[in-house]
Amino acid sequence: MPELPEVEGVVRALAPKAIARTISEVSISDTVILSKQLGKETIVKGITTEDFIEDMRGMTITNVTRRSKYIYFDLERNGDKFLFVSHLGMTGAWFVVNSINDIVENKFRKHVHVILKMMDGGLLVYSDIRRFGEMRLLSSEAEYPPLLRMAPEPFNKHALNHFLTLCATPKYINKPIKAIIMDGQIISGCGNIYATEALFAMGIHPARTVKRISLKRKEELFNAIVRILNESIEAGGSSISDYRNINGEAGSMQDKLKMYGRKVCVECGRDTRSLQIGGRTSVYCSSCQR
DNA sequence: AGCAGCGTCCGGCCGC
DNA sequence: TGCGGCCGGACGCTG
Repeated sequence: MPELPEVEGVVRALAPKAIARTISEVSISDTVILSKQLGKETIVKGITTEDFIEDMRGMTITNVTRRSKYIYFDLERNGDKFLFVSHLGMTGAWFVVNSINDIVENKFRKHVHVILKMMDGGLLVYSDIRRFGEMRLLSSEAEYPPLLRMAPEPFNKHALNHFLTLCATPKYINKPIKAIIMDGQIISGCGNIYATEALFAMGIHPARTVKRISLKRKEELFNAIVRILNESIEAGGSSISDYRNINGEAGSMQDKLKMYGRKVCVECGRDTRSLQIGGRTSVYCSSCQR
């Protein structure tokens, strides 16, 4: 389940291996081609598979960066600039290999959906077990407005103020804090794992509404989120479910998680509880979090 | 107009 | 062991 730290790990590993290489051919799995023929928007969004294959050909990757949970590939061809955006969904993964057989794990090798063949013969391979990921070839961010609506990066100096300002608006003031943290327009890149951890670290119940948290506590909560995201980046992310970085490696943050996925509270030993907030399962300790 | 709730993309896994 | 139901990022649509 890649969130900001996991995507950061992918980008750091992918960038040096992808920058300055040029795409010669693109291939798409029969599964995706069939789904697209049935009118579905499977992985390759907003474009036909034929156009995608044609339009990606000859593109040189000039940069690879992260924005929220999206990977941004800056592309250039004949002096024209494009933006290729990849979101890993639940189970997406990129591999830099010379052959599909170099992908060691069966489940990833079995679900390869997009192959970018480079001029030098190497491959950038996108695999996605559950096909919840998405990729878009754009002329710029503005071509896909949701990208413009994303909150600032949590590490940006404006991010705290953005969070506090939106928390005070009528639209959000009565919402549960966990739904707020996981809303990408309020805080970027924080999904269920890190929202759960930050709330546990702060002793805040996930269903507590924003208006019942003081300004000081909200600021402390934001700082806790940033601290936990940074801690996870340093640990190489959490390898829960099917996350792997570009080298097929797992991170170690999952060993440091104190609440997510736990049946018993590490602080007080009581059984953890869970409830649905914004349609997502939220685990918490009813004694340590109020 | 604005928003809550649901549908869409799916395979894996759980429990019966 | 077979199989129905649940899970989940994030957008778009509906009522």
